[in-house]
Amino acid sequence: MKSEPSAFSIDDLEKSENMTTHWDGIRNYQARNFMRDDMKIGDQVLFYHSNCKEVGVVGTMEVVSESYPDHTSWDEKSKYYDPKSTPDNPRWMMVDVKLKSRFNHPVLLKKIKDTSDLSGMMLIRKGVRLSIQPVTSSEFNLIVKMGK
DNA sequence: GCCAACGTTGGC
DNA sequence: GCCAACGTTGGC
Repeated sequence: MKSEPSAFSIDDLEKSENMTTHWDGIRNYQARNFMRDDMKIGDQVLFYHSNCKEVGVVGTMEVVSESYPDHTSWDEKSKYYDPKSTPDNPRWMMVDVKLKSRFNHPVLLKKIKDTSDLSGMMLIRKGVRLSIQPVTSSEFNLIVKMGK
């Protein structure tokens, strides 16, 4: 799961109540579908910092809820407001995630690109800018190892 | 249903 | 801040 640290960083997550947050603001159908259809309680997640000085994976999280409607979508004051989404007919979904670990050092995008065992990751496929992407368990485990 | 125009993402 | 590569919108 990607986030711009200027908007929400792993520091922010650590400071959140119970080190848990609801992952709101996803406004891309494919990303939403991954949360809605594929993410299950207990799933392990990589936390990725995008669009910043040190781009890369900075820690891990765990999914702690099923998906449910993203209420910011019908909050007119939210920057994620979408007039086409209503409580009766929600268009956007989110899950809750809890911080599990912080890496000693970020696994930088550059390093990921240089690691042949990670060459299949969607993250580095040309043109892919999905903020939520599936990761295989071997990719997950290797990145965790690289972050230690 | 096409596609131009526009808005967004995200690495650099 | 630039800009390529996307996704979405909306007129027709």
